[in-house]
Amino acid sequence: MNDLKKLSKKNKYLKGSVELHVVKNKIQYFNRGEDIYILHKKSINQIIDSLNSTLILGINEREKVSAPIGINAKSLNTSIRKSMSIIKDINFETSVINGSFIPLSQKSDFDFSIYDKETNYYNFWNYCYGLEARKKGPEIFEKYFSDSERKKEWERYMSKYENDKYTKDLIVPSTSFNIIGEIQFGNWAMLYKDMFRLVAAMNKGAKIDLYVYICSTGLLKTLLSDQIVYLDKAIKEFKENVNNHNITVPVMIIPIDIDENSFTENNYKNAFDAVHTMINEYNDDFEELIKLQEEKEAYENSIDMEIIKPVKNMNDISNKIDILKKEMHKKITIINEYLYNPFE
DNA sequence: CATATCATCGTGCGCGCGTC
DNA sequence: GACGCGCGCACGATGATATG
Repeated sequence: MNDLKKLSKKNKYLKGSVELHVVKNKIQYFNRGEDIYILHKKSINQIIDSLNSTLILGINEREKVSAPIGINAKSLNTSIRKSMSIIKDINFETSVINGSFIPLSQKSDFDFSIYDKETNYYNFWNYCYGLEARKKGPEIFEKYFSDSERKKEWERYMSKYENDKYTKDLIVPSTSFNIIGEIQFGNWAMLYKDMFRLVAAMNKGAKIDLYVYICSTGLLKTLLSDQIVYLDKAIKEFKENVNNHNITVPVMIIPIDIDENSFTENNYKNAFDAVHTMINEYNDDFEELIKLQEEKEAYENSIDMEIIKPVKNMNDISNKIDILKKEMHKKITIINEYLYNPFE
């Protein structure tokens, strides 16, 4: 009967705007990563440029006295993906299937990828239809190309070749340049998972020219929850796995931080106080509303005349309820303006 | 005592299953 | 076939413990 509910003070994030930037002098390379960067500056700078942006994030309250205000990792993740989506030809959620990159809508091997479609499809074609094609090649093809958009794209690249008639392997040009990457603001154990996936992709024969790993440093690191992957930790773990030759592809770790001036802890503290006060007031209203509705009901049913004594008549109660509801809707609107909404 | 790491808890999301 | 319910998993968040 009520569209209005009591509000919880838990799990509320303030809407916060922060300036994000890549900390260029802390970028870390492994396995000739720097050479790759110099060779493909234009392509890789697209990533860096997209990360230098203004983000709307969820700001949360922490129990920690030393750091009472923090940034919600999930909001950072979502927001960064949004920023990066302006990159030409970027794909999110990409899996490695038989050595080719296939973006899938569900959770997959890598957060994002920028790869050469033609050579990628040549590889896949060879796998399914080429000289040493798998017996079930056509089936495998159907499995991953049921998506009509991707099928159309495939046909565009493959129109020169007919599966049934062309019996050679397609020569895959070696000039292609493929990047796969991870945006990591998860628990540090995710770092191992990421490296494991990378090794798996290497073993599956994926052509990975650069692996880009995006994580936090500086102020951003301290504002995120304690166990979240950060630059120094990522360097340490990658170093170990590069030195022992587990990881042999070029790696570039891109650290990001936020501009100190765009983050004022006290402003958020005050905003939280304000929101809490408003939520309290709203919840008081809610109690009041319940009481009035009970009175109204009692009046309607005329069960207990004692309860309705202080109220003159039915109209009085109804009016009070209407006014209160309007007030409550107003308060909710104001509260929502302060709060972070992940669906916006 | 400050910082790093460990252990554990809490939450939201996707998925399967059943019901209407 | 839309919905809702429960379950398990992955992801964060945080207090506890180790380290130096």
